[in-house]
Amino acid sequence: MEFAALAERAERVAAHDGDIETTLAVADLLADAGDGGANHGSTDDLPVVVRFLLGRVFPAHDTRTLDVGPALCREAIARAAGPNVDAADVEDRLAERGEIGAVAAAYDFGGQRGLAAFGSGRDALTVAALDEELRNLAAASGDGSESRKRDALFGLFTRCSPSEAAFLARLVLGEMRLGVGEGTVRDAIAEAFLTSETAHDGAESGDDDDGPADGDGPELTAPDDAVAAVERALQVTNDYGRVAVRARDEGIAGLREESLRVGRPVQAMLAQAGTATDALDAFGEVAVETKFDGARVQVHYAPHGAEADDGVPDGDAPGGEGTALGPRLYSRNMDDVTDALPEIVEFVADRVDAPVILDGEVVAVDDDGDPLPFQEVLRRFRRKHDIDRMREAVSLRLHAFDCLHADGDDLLDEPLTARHERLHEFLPDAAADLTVAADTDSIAAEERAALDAGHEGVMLKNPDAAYTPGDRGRDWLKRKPDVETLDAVVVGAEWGEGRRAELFGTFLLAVREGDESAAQNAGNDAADRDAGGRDADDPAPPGYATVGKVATGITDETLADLTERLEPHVVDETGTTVSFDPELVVEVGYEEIQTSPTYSAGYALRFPRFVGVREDKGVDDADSLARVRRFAGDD
DNA sequence: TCTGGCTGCCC
DNA sequence: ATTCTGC
DNA sequence: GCAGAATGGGCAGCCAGA
Repeated sequence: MEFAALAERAERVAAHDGDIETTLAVADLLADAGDGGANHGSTDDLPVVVRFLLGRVFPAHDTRTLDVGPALCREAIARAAGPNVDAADVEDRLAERGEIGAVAAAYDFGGQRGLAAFGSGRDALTVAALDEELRNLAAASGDGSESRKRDALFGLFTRCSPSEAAFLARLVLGEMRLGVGEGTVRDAIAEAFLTSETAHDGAESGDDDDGPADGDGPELTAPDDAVAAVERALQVTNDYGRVAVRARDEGIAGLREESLRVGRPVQAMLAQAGTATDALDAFGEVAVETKFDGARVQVHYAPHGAEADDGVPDGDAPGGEGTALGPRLYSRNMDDVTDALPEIVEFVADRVDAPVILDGEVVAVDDDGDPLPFQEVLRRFRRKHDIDRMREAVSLRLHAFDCLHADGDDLLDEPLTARHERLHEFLPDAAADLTVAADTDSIAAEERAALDAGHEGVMLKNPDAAYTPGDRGRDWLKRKPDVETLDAVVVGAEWGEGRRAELFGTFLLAVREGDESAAQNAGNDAADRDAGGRDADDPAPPGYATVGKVATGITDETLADLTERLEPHVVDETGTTVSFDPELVVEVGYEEIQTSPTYSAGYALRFPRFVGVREDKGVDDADSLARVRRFAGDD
């Protein structure tokens, strides 16, 4: 498949509104991409197209990364755009247009305009060639690798038509902005390959109660069990490309051969926010657990070799007897984090004596076993160097709360209470307490106990619910204390992207500093010597200390209003960043105040969200650094 | 050899 | 992570 | 209610350049 064709079809997909139309357009595209390989006898483009649509070059479980971010991308675009363009020009345009793809498309790269779009350009890119180039790029490391990446990306942009350039820029940054996410692709795979017309396996249970056909619009025709088969295969493989191919080539039956395997991480089950009342109303009885402030881990362990997956033939393993596998630990996004957490590995290996897949949370604890701030976990979690030294400095502990596989039994479809019993059977030392409660008072008591012990809150789970990987459903609710609030002064902003292209997307916040103590902010030659008038190190005006930014919690309407109100107060503008004279006070909600190496206050808000403008407050009434310090518990 | 910028990935 | 928005 | 988009702070790893 020509890359130009993919880029143009993607544009058309993005133009659709309506889930069904979008899904159908994606399904068409997948069907065509799947054809290409057969017809042209070339490589199979389907898995690549699927991943590209989701803004990925590698599947989620793959450890490889491009290591190309906005900065490198801007430089490559600037070089491809010619000698008169530099990265700063690109950034200025980004501030205007608000989206890197549009910026890339607006430049004229090497006079390829139009040619490649019709596939007649001599060195027109194919999807397969682009994929390979990007894989090569990802493999670069060591001295000079950064400039080799820049060169490679520059070369690619040089060969791009406008729509290709837009696609490429978004792809390397992983932000396709097509309105196509995992759910859409899942439905589209079923629609493309598993409808009654397209399905390969005739043995399909024909539930065609699906076609009422009373609407006048287009409809999806894939049967529910086809969508379910795609979904389950995705949950256990985490590879959209592989699942698409399997759906096309082997149909529903092929998808159903994909199942749990010890050593292959599963998507984590996620939770929504909710209250005790929500939980009681929905579940009747509620399973209450502590919500730990740590990092999610999935433990895979096959001490003597895993059993063959129950009855399902494993295509590529001959004997059925799996090989032994030492404990492996995976993060929520299925990164392998085993090496960073040796004490967890030892802990599991010492106690478990059967193949298992466990779900849990790793937390940092002090000498008394009390929980430490999340930042301490971060110092350990993905570390590669000085692991032994840091092991001395920060102790980690595993709290396991679920069991997906135990000694040959897949437990995904078992109720939570049954899974928890198996968990307890295999790892009693680390199994998190699970209390069943039937009224708000006992839930409140659990919550108080968890908070008093220094934890984040409680999880409220449906005791009868299955484990649904990747699902952020209503069977697991998380309950945290109500947000605290700070009245901060807006001292800066950044122009937004995408749908916020014309608006400020982020606001820089500060508190009053001075009077009491100005230990932090020493001399700062306001003028510095930079003719451009840039701020020096600290973007806060005299008398203020920055404490973070807010960007969420703002409706589009309020955002437009804020932009209008603040724009006249801009005193400095650099790229996408502006600063203001202190003028406006906003109320900002947050979860916690944490120490910060980034902001001049020395503190920052965790999970900041906009609550409202304090019309009643002038800047002199805004909260002070002393108050922040008090709230942080650092008196 | 140190530091700063960038990137990816935890929440 | 949180939040808003369109379907 | 869901999926998608647009955004937050902080840490380690890695590379480039002083």
